[in-house]
Amino acid sequence: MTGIVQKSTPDLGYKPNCCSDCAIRHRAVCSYSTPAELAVLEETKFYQTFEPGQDIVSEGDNTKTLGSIIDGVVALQKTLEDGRRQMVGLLFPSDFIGRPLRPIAPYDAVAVTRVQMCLFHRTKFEKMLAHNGNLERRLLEMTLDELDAAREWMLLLGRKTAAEKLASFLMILARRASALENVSVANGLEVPIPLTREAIAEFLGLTIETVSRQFTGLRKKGLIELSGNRAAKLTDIAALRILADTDQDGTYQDMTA
Amino acid sequence: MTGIVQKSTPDLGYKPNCCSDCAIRHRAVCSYSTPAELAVLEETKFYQTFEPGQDIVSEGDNTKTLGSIIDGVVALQKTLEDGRRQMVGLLFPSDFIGRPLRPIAPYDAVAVTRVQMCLFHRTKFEKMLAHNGNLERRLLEMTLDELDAAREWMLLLGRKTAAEKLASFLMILARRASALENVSVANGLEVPIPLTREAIAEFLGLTIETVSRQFTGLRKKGLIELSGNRAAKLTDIAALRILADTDQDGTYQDMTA
DNA sequence: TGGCCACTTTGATCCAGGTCAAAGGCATCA
DNA sequence: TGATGCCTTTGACCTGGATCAAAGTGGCCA
Repeated sequence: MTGIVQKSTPDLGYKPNCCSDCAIRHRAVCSYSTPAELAVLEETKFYQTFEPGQDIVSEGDNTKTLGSIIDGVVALQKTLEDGRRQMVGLLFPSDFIGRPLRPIAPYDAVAVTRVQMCLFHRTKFEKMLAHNGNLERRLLEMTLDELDAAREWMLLLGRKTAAEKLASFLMILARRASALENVSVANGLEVPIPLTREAIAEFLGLTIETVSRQFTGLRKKGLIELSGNRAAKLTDIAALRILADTDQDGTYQDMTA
Repeated sequence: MTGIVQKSTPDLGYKPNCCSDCAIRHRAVCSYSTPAELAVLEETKFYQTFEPGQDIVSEGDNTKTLGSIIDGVVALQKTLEDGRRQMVGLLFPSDFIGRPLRPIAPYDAVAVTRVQMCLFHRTKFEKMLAHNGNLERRLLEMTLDELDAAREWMLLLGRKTAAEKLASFLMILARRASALENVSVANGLEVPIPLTREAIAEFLGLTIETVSRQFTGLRKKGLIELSGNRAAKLTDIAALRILADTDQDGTYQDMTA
């Protein structure tokens, strides 16, 4: 539908029923909720799976649901009249999709991989927000993180060169991958790339050809090794970090929050 | 200090003492607060004035205060090692500056005009947030608005041409100006431009020369008339709107929230 | 009133990244 | 195992906006 999706993805085989078993329990919007509050959420939540390429919401939609990503990757993107498109958010498990308090979606949300969502009906969720300080507090925290990430991204879009953009992108993935495996970002780190070249281009505000050229550029300079085009091994993290010029000292979130 | 400020600005001559008299009372973070809650805020708030060019916070600062803009314009900006700079937020009266729950500032906040702030000590404010659902709710709402604005801005930075960027910028100012005066955006609207060419360039991810050329371009095409370089009269709103391609139908906020 | 200084405009040239075109790679399926 | 189709890479060329340089413009102060 949008061309940014991967061809195929393995089945998740994951169907939590109970919030306390949930893989994203400790990071999602519900992570501050007490057992009593969880019980209320549990009653109203429902699961839905989206195939790669499927729209989760479309720009202009009057959205009736919102919720958390349990598994998979979701891209938020905005489109100009003539088709130029820019990705404005890249969301991973535990991230929240939807805009409480305003039903009209200002962007498309598209499943990049197969995606499983934990959803709520908008009206019910808004009611819960109003009565549940822990839910609201966590949502505020997550929104502030996303705003910081968006601003980091704006610096990239406005001022970085193509090579710097790609290096920044790889560092973001690296930080994410190392966090998941609980290892530090070090030379030799193998980083899975969950996006096609087209999606990367839409992420970075470039064309697909430029992205491709920059990949080979980094490879020829010895900063990375490519394993197929769904993964990269980072062989010179120090150089990548300098290129990316992420003043990323760990004090704040990476661009994908 | 940063070169984006105006040379001089008139004195405000505005010093509210009591929250109920405050010019931003109905839109700021405190706008949902009850009289009893206001009384608590009133006790802890204090005012501070910043001169044009003065840093309100600097990237990396361990900020001890946060608060609302009562009067003036503030730019948030991020800087790369080699000095390239991108504006990532443009804030007006009633907007909130500061990141609750994380003291390290991820960007500079610079007074563009003379600015009057209503400030709180961070620790006190965070305590109030935790006990005051109305304060928290309004802050969440404002943060969601800013996030939407940031994403609109990302589309501009990533995909629009220089002419489109400037047209978008003018439409933003136009919407703001017309809202203030409570008139509709119509041909002939006189729009004050509170930023220097350099600040506009940092806003749009361009250079100052390109901004200047685009201004004369729009003028020669008859879309605007320039009155000095602190104001523009929009003579062909329809054309500007098409150029800007803001799918701005009033359903959601403009880029500066 | 004139000189200074900061901001802005304009001109000439350059180059990073876009565009257009063609040729790999690689998975799927008959 | 060969055909199909999608994704990716590479090449040749072009152009929008950056860069470098110089000439306006206007406010402020002596």
